[in-house]
Amino acid sequence: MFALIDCNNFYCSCERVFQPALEGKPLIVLSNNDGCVIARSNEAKAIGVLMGDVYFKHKDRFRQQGILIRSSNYTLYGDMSHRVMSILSTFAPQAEIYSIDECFLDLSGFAPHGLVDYAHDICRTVKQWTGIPVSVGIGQTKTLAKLANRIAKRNKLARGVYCIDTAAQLEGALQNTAITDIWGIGRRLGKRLNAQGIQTAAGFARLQDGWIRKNMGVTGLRTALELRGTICLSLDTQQQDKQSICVSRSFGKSIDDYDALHDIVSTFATMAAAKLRKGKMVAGGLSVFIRTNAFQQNQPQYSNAQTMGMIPATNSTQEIHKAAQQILKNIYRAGHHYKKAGILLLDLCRAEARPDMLFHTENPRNSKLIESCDVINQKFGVGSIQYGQLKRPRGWYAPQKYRSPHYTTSWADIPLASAQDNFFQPDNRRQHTGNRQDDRRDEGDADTKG
DNA sequence: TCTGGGGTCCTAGGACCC
DNA sequence: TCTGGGGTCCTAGGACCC
Repeated sequence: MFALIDCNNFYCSCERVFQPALEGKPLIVLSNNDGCVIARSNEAKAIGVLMGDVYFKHKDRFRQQGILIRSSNYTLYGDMSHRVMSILSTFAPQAEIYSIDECFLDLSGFAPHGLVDYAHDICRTVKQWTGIPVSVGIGQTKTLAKLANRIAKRNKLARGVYCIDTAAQLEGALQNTAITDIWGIGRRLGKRLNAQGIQTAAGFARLQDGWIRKNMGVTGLRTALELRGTICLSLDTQQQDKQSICVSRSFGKSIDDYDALHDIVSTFATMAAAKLRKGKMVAGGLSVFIRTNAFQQNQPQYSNAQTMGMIPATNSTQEIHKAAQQILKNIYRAGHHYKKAGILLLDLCRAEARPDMLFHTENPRNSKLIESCDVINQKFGVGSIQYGQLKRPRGWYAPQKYRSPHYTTSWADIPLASAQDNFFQPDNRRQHTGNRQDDRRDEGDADTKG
């Protein structure tokens, strides 16, 4: 059996841990630039806030409905995720961290009749030790565990835990799950299946293998088999090395001139290179893209990208920076209002596995220099030391107006507890300072894949 | 005025190899 | 005159996930 543990409304729950006053109230968390809704508390879901709702369009309604707002604080969420995952991994010999808020456990070998109690124990422990509420779904395959987790969340009687155990439970679960609520079947395939008259997971699981293979590929067939109880997806316990690294942002306002874009792409290159070195990797290629605002259809649209190989593979900020600027020069066209840019590092491999070059010797002073910069930035904050040619771009990044403090990762933000308090009080000495150094820390970590 | 960011896997088709 | 079989690599696009 597999268990899937999923943190309930994770980003909202992280905010609530340190501000208990948010408990029981409708709360939403917004994406970068305070653009869209990316997390909702149950109360917010109940009054009709949808995932992806555009904030500026619904602002007034949200205010009227008394919905509380937070900007996303990935530094906090990443750290809380780490805490939750390390607790979960003590509950089974094998665990797979699937995303920032989800974890699969391998429960094979556990006594079947004790699984539900065990799952309740998991919920209690995580809640007590971190403050984060979680739900547990249990099934014979990962896909069924996912499905069980949905039931655990929705069904009040389940109290956060559901185990698909008997044939009758399986049939019931499949009957009551809409086709697009199956893990691995998205909007497109769902629509196509609906057109075939298939509405539920039960209907999908009964389809002929040949038809599924032909119309949905091997991934579709795997999903069907998993729903029938055949394991096709095993637990992925090793964190796989990344294949690519991406840093991209939409701008708070559009940008026309080359110099501003130059500085932004430089910043992205620096951030991407730092991520690369953090993972002890090198990149064999990189790609830069720029695009105008696709929502402004009355404006001329332009979008372009270009890829460049890097030989030998590198993780040097200088070299990545230089290549990125070359590409930007190639793809930039004057006269457009740019709204988004990004850099992708490709063909990654572990630094120690980098192929040697016959006619290339690394200058050891370079790597020492980069290493020293990384140490300084780690100690004093990102951007404390940087290349002289790298101007800090200003004004392109819309402020996150409602961001909570970095409660768990910044000394200045650690909550104070006093004898009079019943619970943690957030330290209000430093809310949003507008301090560039502090704000900057946020720009680095937008990883949602943990 | 304002509309997120970061990933993975699979497939088909072209180009090429022996 | 006609003409086999087996393979790799690359890329773009589509689909999915959180």
